[in-house]
Amino acid sequence: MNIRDLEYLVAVSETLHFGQAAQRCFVSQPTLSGQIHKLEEELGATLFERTNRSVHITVIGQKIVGHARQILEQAEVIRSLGNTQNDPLAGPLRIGAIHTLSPYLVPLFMLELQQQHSELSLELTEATTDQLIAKLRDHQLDGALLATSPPGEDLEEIQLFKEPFWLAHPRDHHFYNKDEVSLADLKDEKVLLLSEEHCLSEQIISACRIDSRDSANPLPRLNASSLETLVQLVGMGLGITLVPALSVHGGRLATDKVILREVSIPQAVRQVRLVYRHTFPRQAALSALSDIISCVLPNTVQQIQS
Amino acid sequence: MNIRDLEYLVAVSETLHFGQAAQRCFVSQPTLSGQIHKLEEELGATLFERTNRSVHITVIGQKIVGHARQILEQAEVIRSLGNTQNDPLAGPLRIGAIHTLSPYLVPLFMLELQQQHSELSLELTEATTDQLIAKLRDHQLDGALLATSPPGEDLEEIQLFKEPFWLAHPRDHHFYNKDEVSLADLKDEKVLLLSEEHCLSEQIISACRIDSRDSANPLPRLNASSLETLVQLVGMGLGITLVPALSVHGGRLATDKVILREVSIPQAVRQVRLVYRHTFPRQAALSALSDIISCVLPNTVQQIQS
DNA sequence: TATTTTAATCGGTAGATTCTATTACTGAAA
DNA sequence: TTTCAGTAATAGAATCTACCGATTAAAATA
Repeated sequence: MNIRDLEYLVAVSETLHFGQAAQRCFVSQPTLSGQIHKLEEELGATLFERTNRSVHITVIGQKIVGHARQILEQAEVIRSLGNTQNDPLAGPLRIGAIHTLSPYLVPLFMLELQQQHSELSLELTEATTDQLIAKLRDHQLDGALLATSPPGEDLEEIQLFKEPFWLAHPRDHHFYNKDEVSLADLKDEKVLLLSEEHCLSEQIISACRIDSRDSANPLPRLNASSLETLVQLVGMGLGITLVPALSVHGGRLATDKVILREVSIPQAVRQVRLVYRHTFPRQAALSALSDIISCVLPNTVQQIQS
Repeated sequence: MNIRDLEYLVAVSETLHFGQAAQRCFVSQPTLSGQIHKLEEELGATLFERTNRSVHITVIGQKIVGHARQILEQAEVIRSLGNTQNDPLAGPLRIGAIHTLSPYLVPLFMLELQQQHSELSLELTEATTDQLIAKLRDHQLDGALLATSPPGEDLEEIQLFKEPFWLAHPRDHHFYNKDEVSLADLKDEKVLLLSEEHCLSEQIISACRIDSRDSANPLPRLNASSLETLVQLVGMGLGITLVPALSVHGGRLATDKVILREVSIPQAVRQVRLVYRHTFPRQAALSALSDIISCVLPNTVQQIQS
């Protein structure tokens, strides 16, 4: 039994004429005749009672036609699902982002994404890099906004932008009087960091080291899981810290007691990218997402030229 | 798109393993792999996201699987309709019978038929021979109980039995004193007949004629459409008549004023048969019907030896 | 009787399906 | 590190299927 055969069956049942049915199905009359015969033999039932001059459908044939119609209908649905909804820009897209990026980057592109691709429904997850990569591999996520290079050959990435770190120090700190702060100036400062599951911490550590043997003086880790908390601590005079540029842009970190400013440290920067499985079939959706992100970025970050 | 391909699709979606799915479908793994590929190409959509080690279904794949399941379900229904309900002894069977036969024959076999073939539901029609033949040819009927030979090559018949005509005369008629009534005795009698659309009339006419040139004395036609009425008229002394044996058997014609008796006229008999289109596919049902009729016949009619 | 109409049949071909054998790759074990 | 087992993809060959054109058979029509 074939879907095509069922089309023949339905066509004959409607025309009661093999020649016309064949025309409707764009095959020759002998083909259709033969296929109906084959179908009857396979089912072990006579579907049409026919002479050389007339065709009538049998009771059982009529019943089968009913089910055949349902099959043809479903097949049509499948084909249209394949042809139209095959649009990679339609349907749910599950994206994750690290904690130090999500609250500052997502609001920038969310509105624009909805407007440009209303069929695409973003499902957001916020977690650490390790968790996001695990979810990616487990197909719980389709893409992840990370600041570290994806491990393994199964993951690929789209480079999005370079995000410099900005300096956060108390208003009454002696940096207040310096026009520029360089790497050397940080040498004797107490730099506060997020807890260690945050990749931001490692990135700041490597950015602040002049050379790799400079690990004698470990920076103090905090259990603060958000930059907001960290900056509050800076405001209380517990030390200084570095925060990603986008977090400053939103204005959410601003307090009276803390100065947020650029620094003259070239390596104080992180690379933000969109990571995905190389087998993910809807990469067009990810491209669209990265395009929109590029468009909405403020100039406090460095665009990747494309 | 093929029903078989959809089976493959559903199997892979459930096992998430090409090898196991292939086993379940009784094909080799490369076959299944290739067909899934073909299906994906035809639909223009990736159904499974797979590496050498793992298989995951895509969002659109999941949707399509839902419709595919419905198709497989319907296909299964069609197959079972073909295999089980293909039983010719199941389903509606549309049978017609002439007026002078239906009320006396049908009650004899109806109960037995229901008991032996409970799946067979008889739909009865009562009409004249011409009407029944027209309905047969128009596929409004599957079989007809007639007393005349079917015209044309498209119709075939199963001989059922020979039904003698019985004599009906008034109780105070001079036949009452005769032990036997023969053809010659009818010569001067007034024989009442049903209206001309009833084949019984012609049969009685030809039975009562000694030779074909005896048409000078036409028998009186009545508009009575039932034997009951006719016999009432006999009871009123308007004449005599001949009625088929089965109509006597039921006792429905019996009145005080009328004698119903056999006659010694060999040709006063009609052949009853079941007529059907030679293309009708459920002839087994008709055979079953004729078998049952044979079993329930009273000995007032002459069985066809089978 | 000749013509037209219609479904069935026949022989041949292109394409689809399936198989076996093999490859390429991965993760685990030695 | 090498080896082994497991998995999906690929290649090539054999077989099966769907299809067509030409023809046939039978019936209706002129």
